[in-house]
Amino acid sequence: MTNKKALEQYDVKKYRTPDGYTSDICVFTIIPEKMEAYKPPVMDLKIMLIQRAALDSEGNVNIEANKWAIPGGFVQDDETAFEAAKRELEEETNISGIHIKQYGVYDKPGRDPRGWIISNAHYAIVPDTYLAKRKAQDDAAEVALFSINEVLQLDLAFDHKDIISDAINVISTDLLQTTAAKNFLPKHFTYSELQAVLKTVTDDPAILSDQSFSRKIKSLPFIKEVPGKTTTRTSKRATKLYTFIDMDVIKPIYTARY
Amino acid sequence: MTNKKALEQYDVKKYRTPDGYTSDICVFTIIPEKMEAYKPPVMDLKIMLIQRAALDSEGNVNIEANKWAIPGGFVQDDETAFEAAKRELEEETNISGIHIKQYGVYDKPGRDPRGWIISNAHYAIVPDTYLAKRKAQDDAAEVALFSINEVLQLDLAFDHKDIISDAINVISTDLLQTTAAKNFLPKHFTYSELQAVLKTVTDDPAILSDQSFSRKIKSLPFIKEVPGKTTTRTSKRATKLYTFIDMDVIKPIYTARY
DNA sequence: CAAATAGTGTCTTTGAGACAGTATTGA
DNA sequence: TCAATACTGTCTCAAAGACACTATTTG
Repeated sequence: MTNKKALEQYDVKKYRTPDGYTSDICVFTIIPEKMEAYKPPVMDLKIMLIQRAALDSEGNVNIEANKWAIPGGFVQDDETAFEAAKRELEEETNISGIHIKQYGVYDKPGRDPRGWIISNAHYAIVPDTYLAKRKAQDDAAEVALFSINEVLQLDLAFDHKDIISDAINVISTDLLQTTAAKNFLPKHFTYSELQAVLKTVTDDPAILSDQSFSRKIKSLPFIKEVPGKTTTRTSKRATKLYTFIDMDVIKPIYTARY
Repeated sequence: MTNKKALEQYDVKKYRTPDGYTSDICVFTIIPEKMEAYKPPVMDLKIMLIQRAALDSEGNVNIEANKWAIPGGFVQDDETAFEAAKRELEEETNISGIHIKQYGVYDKPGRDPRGWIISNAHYAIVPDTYLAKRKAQDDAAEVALFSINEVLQLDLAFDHKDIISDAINVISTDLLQTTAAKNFLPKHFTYSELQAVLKTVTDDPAILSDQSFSRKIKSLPFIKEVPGKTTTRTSKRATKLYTFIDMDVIKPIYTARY
């Protein structure tokens, strides 16, 4: 194989190389704003941030100390950034099968004062129950949930304002144009639960209207009714349950109604 | 500022760092399959690849020699990967304002035998006229256009098969769910020209049908008629011209008709 | 005038949206 | 019974899709 000879001659230090490669994760959760019995939920889309410590693990003054930041860390040379994100998130939450999506790279020179550090950004969707548990365990000051309306007002570390802003745009589009909403919902859900998730990112009247949406959900090719099963968690009256069918949905803007 | 003290204490070599950071670009163009006078175009979506040289610039045996590859190169430490992609592409084609979009990162350990090299992948949309010019200039063997149906059968360098495969999926979705098609078209275009672009990535009958599509285009909120202007480049009869209105279009899958 | 492209006229069917009404059940 | 949620009935209007037809121009 000719590659062998080429490798012997290749000088890996010919170019300046990055000083680091990190995997950062915008962790989103939807928490019920008011959770009363027999009430449809009112949801709020939240992002989890950590407050950077004043001192690092070796006792030195930490970079960007005390500011709010996206969780993340350096990628090891035996893993991908996606695997790093998954590993970190599963270690922290103790759950597997979390929905994670890579959505951007942040590599502007000077974005990190420590050097040429490239951040590979992901977003994750985590059920609210796990995050509530985590917040209880840790020091409450270190981890917090912020609503997507208020988070950009915070004093954020590095270029995390840009990273979070992009994450909010991407997840908003994904919730409306893909079946990503299923990751915020139990396997079987009512029309009003799905509606509550979508309401966090849209004002579309066809989604806001109860009657329209409860009719529409029956005709969507990627959602089917769960026959015979009902719940009373959102209403005194038993409510039908639905579930997502696993399929790719691409609806061209050129054939949709406006 | 506390960051100053933190920086003095920070050891940039604490982690193993990547051996390189490259910016790669899948260059797409749509060339008319048959271009006759007074005929609506039949388009074909193509990707431009380069054939890696047998020897590198210093006369050494090149890595992955003779295989087909995506154009790209190492990112310098004073630019972003996006800027690197833009710079390279504009240098090669001598045009500015090319549509470029970052869509993925490739960082699997071992993907490049030279070391830990992270590839930041973009796709670009280039008018066919410029690529035809470039192909004429250079040695014809080094640059070639491949249809998206045949390109994955080639012997491709590194993990470029994955990178190209993802690019094709992303551009297909973007053409249908965003107004990206405008980058393949002149500023003023006929309904059949837009239709020909979309036909390269979809079989939707509402787009394939001439009558349906010529009616539909009038009601799309992001396209408007150019009043008074017509062309005869696709037909003997003068044809109306349309243009894209610059706006974001998000059509939820939950409100579209199926 | 024949052929090819670009439309328009009109019909049927479907669905969206609005409004009103019914169903169910715990407090 | 009342209030709240989850629907269903029915009407109107707009649009999708199909089919036939017209319009325009070059060879």
